[in-house]
Amino acid sequence: MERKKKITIYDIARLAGVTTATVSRVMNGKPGISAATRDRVTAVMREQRYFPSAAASGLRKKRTREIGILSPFFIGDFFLKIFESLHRQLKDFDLILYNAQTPAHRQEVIDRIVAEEKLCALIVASTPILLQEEMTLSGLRIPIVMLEARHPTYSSVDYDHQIGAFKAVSHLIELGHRDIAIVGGKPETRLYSPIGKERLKGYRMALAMAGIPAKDDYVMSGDWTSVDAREGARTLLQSRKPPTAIFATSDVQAAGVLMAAMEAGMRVPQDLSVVGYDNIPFAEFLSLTTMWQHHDLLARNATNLLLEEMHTGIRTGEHVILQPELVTRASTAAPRQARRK
Amino acid sequence: MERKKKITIYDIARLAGVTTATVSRVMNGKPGISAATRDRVTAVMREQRYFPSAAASGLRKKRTREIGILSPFFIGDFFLKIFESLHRQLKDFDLILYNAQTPAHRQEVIDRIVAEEKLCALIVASTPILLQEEMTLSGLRIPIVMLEARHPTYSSVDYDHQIGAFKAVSHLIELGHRDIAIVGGKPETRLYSPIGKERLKGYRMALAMAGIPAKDDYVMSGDWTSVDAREGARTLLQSRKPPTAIFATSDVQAAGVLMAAMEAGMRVPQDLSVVGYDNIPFAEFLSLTTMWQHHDLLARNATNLLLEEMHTGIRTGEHVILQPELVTRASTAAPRQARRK
DNA sequence: TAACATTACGTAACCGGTTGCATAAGAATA
DNA sequence: TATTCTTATGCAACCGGTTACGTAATGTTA
Repeated sequence: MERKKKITIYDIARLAGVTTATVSRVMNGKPGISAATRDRVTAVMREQRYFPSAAASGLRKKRTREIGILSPFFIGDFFLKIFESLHRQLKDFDLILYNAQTPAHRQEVIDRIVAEEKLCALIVASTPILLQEEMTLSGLRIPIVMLEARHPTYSSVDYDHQIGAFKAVSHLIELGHRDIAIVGGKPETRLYSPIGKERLKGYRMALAMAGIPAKDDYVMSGDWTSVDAREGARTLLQSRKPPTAIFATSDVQAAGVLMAAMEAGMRVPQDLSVVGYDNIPFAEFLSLTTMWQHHDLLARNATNLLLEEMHTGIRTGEHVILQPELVTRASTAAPRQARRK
Repeated sequence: MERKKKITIYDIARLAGVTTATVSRVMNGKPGISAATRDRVTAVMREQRYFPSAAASGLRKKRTREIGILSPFFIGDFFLKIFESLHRQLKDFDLILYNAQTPAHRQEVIDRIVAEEKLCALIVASTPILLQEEMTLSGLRIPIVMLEARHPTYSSVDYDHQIGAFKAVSHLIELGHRDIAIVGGKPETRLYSPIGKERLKGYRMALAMAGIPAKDDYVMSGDWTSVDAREGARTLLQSRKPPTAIFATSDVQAAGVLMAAMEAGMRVPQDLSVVGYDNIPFAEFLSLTTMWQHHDLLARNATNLLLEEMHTGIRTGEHVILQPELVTRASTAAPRQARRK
């Protein structure tokens, strides 16, 4: 199995009857090249299956074609969509993953990213950037876009969790529910993100706008797990005045609520309406009404912001807030008493 | 905010009173350097916070510190575990993602990987390598490890799906079931992998070993979705002689089976036992007995194989086959007639 | 002590593109 | 037709490490 010799720009130049300078200009779309030469060179490149050495061009241009993605996790639909979208729109770039689950680890990773100077752009997903880290990053003059997070100076794309929760709870109110509880999550158990707080705010806002007095007994808070949610829902359903509807701040928690309802012999949606959040694949299986966050849209927005900043070289600091949409399934219906009227 | 000028090997050499050759030797741990010089150089490097240019050294050495991961998807527990493990054990390397969902796309990506010569190792996950692609890859002299797939010449780590299915079905047989059906998946709908076929083999093997005649009516096959599985299970449960237990070739399908059981008014596990496969997070929620594949172990094995090949430079072609384990939950029990005895 | 081996480090070519400057050919203008 | 301006391309230095080869200094052996 013979080893093919690496094809270099010299080979292309020779075969096309030009110098390497011309080949380079063709590759980089520089002006001052005749159409004939351009075609000839591109033909030879394609024919020889030539790919320029990233190391060589990076060395000279002091600019690579690698985009970093810093995130505390790489899992689930969110990441997949982001990755696919980036991949589709940034075909010429390689994506390097940086993982940091703790703040200390994050600082370390950022230090390294800055020192190596190998990235031409950075995407920070689902994690905040602290002032200290911003100072470090400012040494690097590359575009930075944040996903599922916000930052005063960097561009970002995020969801509106408050409005999302507002929509979810308003849906229940429109169906006629007035005794609506929330099974929420403590921020500590979801990477210290403000998501839980925002969704709780949306819940309160919806009640307030409908003139429904908030009841503290109706606010449960635990881990973002189905086990904790089940526990919370059990407490709610066994109370003296059980709610007719429960808003869970995630589908995983909603699953726990459904379990608790089953346990308590309550049918969904006849005896209890349940709304989730996230629209995970299993939500469809559970026939769960839930909030859908358009990850594709987020990814597209993010890549657009990134491309723009990479082109212009100017940090726009633009913030895009996306609105979640309600997906109505069979877990919500009008409450008994409303139907009786 | 002033931009610090990039510190190069020349600066370090000057400050340490040596030439760049010596600095380079120190960095690469080459022999023939006195302890005094070595200490002086390392001190200067640390003091100046010097990080060598990856582009320059990569260009000269034709060898980078980047490991590629080629996979048709980046989602779920499997990928997360792989990534975490790699990240932990290969701290000095950057991980670059390559995505290829179709064979044509895969060929294109491989072409590029080979031509760019930027990787020092490649991990191929959940997708086969065809002969044509192997030819291309052979131009690249780097370690290659396959995950969730097998290959004659490259090292690999894979699960034993046949034994896994065998264990799952044997569990049902041990409980006393004899009328055991399978809700399987067509290979076309799971990236053409042989997983479905292997699991079906394991099902047949378990029946054969127990002396239970196989019934064609008990073999359902559809997409790897809960919708199709539900359809299949419905057919099984409405048949003249419905099974007392169903083995689903994935947890997603098992969820569909559970739905069908609920629909048919059958209780699980009293009227029907169900076993899944994969142990996805929702399996616990569903109290589903299922097969657990130890992704952590797979990841550790893979990184070890990779590190070994990177150290020795020899392609070992070692194949590690991991055995799935049964996780017993509340979806399986002895059948009615067996309990009556 | 001369001859040879070893150690420690310098010299300079090299990796493969990129780009400022030079230049030749053709077009436009005088 | 002579001169100036474009346009298309060549020339060669350069990016920042790496390494084969050369050499001076020191150690070893006959």
